[in-house]
Amino acid sequence: MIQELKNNYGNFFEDELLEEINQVGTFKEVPEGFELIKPGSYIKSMPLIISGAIKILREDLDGDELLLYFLEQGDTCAMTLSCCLGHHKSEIKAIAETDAKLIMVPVEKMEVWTTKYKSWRNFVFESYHKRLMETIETIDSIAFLKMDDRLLKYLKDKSKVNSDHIINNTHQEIAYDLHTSRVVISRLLKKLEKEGKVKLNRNTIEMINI
Amino acid sequence: MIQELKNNYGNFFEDELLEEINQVGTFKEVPEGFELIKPGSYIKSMPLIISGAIKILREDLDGDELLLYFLEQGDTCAMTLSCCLGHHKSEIKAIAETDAKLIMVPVEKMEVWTTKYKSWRNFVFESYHKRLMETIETIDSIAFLKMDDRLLKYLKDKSKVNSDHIINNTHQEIAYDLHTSRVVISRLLKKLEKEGKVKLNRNTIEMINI
DNA sequence: TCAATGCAGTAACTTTTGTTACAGAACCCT
DNA sequence: AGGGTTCTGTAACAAAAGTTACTGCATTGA
Repeated sequence: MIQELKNNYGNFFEDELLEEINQVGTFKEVPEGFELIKPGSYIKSMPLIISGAIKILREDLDGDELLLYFLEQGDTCAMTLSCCLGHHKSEIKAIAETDAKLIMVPVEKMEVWTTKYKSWRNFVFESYHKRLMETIETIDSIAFLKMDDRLLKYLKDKSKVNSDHIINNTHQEIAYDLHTSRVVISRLLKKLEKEGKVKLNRNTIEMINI
Repeated sequence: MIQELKNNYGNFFEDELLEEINQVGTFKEVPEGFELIKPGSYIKSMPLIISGAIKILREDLDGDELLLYFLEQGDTCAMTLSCCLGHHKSEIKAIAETDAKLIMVPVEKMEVWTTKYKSWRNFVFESYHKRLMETIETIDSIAFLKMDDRLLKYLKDKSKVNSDHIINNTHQEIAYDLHTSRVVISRLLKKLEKEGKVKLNRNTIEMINI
């Protein structure tokens, strides 16, 4: 594990901290679709992402969902930080977008490291900042964009985190993430296809010269 | 100033830290409507709110606005934290919602205190958490509520931060905060009035048994 | 006092988004 | 191969939100 740690977090954390993470952290490999965090649950460990991508969703009382953002290599979940440090319940849902490798760090260590390591503090602050920015970017999309542009942005983001210009999803799955209906997505995708921006096939959407 | 500090932050910060804040901080009193932060500007000090309320807005490229949340006594601006610690530009706009009293703390101290005082670290983490939660609550409103419920929620929040069941705003001003048009707000307010939830007059909206 | 301005009410219309319903194509399984 | 299932396309309609245009009332200030 130490090698993967060094590769991904080596120029961020001191050797001593890397060593500590190696001691107390547990390596975890999850398949695409794995539910890492359920809303309402308490969280006892914090994930450092080594590879793959995690999608973070908000869920309302009726079970309606909305994608907040994706986490990638080098990221951690700010919500987990909040929850751990503040001992709150999770307010979000986390699903592996792709197969992913993580290192799970137990809660207790986090506060100790915050005191002990400057690099850890900076990492935590930087994470908060990034997540706050992404959340605000999500607000921008919902508030200022129409559904067609939101969809296009979604497809681009998705294509990026998967490093693949072909997106393997049904229209229904996309509709869930954007909190709209399948018919709306089909309609808008068809429009994008007519504009030459995507090519549609069953279960796949091919991005053209994005 | 030390007295106001103790009253508002006394059971949060140690005496030593309160003393330091007293040394380096500057007291600031601003009138309603005062623009504290412009989007795109660099920020050199961080506000601790003593009294009054501040509204935090997102502004897009076309100058369209959207209210993110209100800050009150005991709060600080997470965006400022981010900006100061990460040396980024401001991504938001801050306007005094009411007359307000603040203590401005210079950026340089923040990082030092983060190392030196546990209570400061906790304050900063707690602020991030609260702001992230409020931002997500805003997403809930925009994504899951229709405009009539968003409006009602807005009026309730506004009534709360102003400690007044009478809201002194024009329909146009409300429309800006919710990023919609004046006509839409007038229409929905009229509906709320017919439902007996508000009473309308020129420049004022009276909340009824909220 | 009266003209100018700002604010609110409302009608008529458009656009966008959401809903319901159904049909045909692709896929899966035995 | 054939029956069931899932996915997509599309039409027709409904609801929500945005736009334009005009009205009259309140307030301001010359």
